[in-house]
Amino acid sequence: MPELPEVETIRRDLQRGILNKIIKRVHIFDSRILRQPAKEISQKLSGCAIEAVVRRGKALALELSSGEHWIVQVMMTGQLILNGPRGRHTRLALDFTDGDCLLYNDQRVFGQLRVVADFQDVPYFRILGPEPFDDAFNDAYIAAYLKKTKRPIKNVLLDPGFVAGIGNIYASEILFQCRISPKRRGHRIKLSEAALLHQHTNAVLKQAIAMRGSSMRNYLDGAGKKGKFNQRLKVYARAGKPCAHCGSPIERIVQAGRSTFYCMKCQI
DNA sequence: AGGTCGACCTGGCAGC
DNA sequence: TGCTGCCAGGTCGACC
Repeated sequence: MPELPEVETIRRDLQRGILNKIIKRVHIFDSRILRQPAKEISQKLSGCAIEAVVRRGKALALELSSGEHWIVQVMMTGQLILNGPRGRHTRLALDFTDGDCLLYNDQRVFGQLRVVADFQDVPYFRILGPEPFDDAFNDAYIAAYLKKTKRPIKNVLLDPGFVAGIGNIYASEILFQCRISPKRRGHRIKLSEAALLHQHTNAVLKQAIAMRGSSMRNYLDGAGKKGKFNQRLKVYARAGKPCAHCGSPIERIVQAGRSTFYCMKCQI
């Protein structure tokens, strides 16, 4: 999916674009993305106004005037686009009373949509760790968490229970900025390095949000446009290309079934 | 109990 | 051209 910076960009676009609009009609083209019966979702959305758009980790919650939350997890290939052209990957569309239309597109159909009264009804929220920009995500928390695990640090960064919102792209980028090898085990991370992880997690994510995210293949923002942070990526998807720091080739390895990119010389 | 591995899907691309 | 295999930003349940 889009990771935190991409989802945050979509959130900001929607917050500007659909606030206070009233849902007139719901069109469901593919119910595989729904975690509730189509009829129930339609009924719960129809007639509601969108009162706020909030983000938690990589999930969006659209606050409805009924008091319920429309939870959208876009996963790898989901897109929420206002007034875009309908395509063969459009799985759902909302007509607003003012004539605007919100599309949910999803090539791989991994996305999950549901309307809930309580955030705890969403499995993802039940296990979710602190937001990277929250006070709860601090040097002491990071150090204490890492101390009790032997998993490679890359896998820990990807774990939503440790911190919300970091995915495969930013995990590699953050570790490069910290000069820490993705293979280093959690309990081998020093206190000073926990502080570095904290600092660079915030810095990398903030910069990516400022550039409206990274578009590798499928990600588009709420207006259907690509993000610009790809140009700033130092290691992700750069196997064989020179390290920006020392010039030696960037390596690609596989950890927990996912690609990791890093510089063997700079990251120890 | 901590940690890893498929499954869930579609489509683009490289190689033959 | 057309086939095969690999790869892709996430999450979750099954299994070791």
